Amino acid sequence: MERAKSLGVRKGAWSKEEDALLRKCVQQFGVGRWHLVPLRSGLNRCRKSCRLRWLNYLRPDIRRGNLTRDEIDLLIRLHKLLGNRWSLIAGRIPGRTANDLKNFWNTRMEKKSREKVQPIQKAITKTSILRPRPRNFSKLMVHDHHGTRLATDDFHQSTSDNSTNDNDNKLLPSSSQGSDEDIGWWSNLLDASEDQLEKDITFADGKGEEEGLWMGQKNPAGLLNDWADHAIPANEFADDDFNFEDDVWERLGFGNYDAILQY
DNA sequence: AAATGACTCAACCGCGATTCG
DNA sequence: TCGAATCGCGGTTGAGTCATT
Repeated sequence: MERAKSLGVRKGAWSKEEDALLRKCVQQFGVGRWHLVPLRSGLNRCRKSCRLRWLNYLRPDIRRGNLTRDEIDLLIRLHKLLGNRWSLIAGRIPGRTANDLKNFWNTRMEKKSREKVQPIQKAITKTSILRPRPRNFSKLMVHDHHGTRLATDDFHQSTSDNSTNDNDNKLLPSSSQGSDEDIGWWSNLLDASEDQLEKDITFADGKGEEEGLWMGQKNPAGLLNDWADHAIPANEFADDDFNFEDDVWERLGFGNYDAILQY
């Protein structure tokens, strides 16, 4: 349907005049309601093309140029955690677009990965590819007014009984859709760093958990965003000596940095 | 200098999710 | 509740550029 509608609209590279029209339109009407943008701006472009051009190129907060080492470090870690969820990853790397990060990964990083894996001829089977996927929490997951998780206690009890303290278990989501096991996997992933975070994070207002950093939110994407916000304090970014390998990744308990790079 | 291959990145496409009437 | 419209995402493509022969 959208394809039919796009017949007759201009495609391909954007001209400076088109950029100017789009920029002016966004300045006047704001971001969003993309279906109205072609009409408002006078552009002979589909709304998808307009949106993409704005998000990936015209947005004023976009940073151009090569990724810094810190950005690459962060990208590797976020990709390990989130998989190919580029929009989520981009949300954690200021100024970089999902498209840029995706392009970077698909060219530089995939190439490096191939070069490292090739000599070993690592066999990758379908079942060995693990990709975390944020999903909605079940309605069974109930939080009280303090944000304390209630309905998943049974799960935690059973898993702690069988626990072998094996970190790998924390990194293995179930393949089934929407199961309690999956919910438990996300809970475990987040819980893994909770204790350390409570030590590391100083809330501006000193309220700690009551702010709902971990327990008060039901949306996994929101939890992950909060996690990334607080797990990597901005003041550490500003420190020239700050080093992910030594200072953050290991103490968050998400595995060995070198192993991740070698993967 | 020309041909060819490799690489980069902007843009397109299809589809699932969400919103709206 | 349902279907249409819209949004937003990830995978993919292809034009332009650079490096090599």
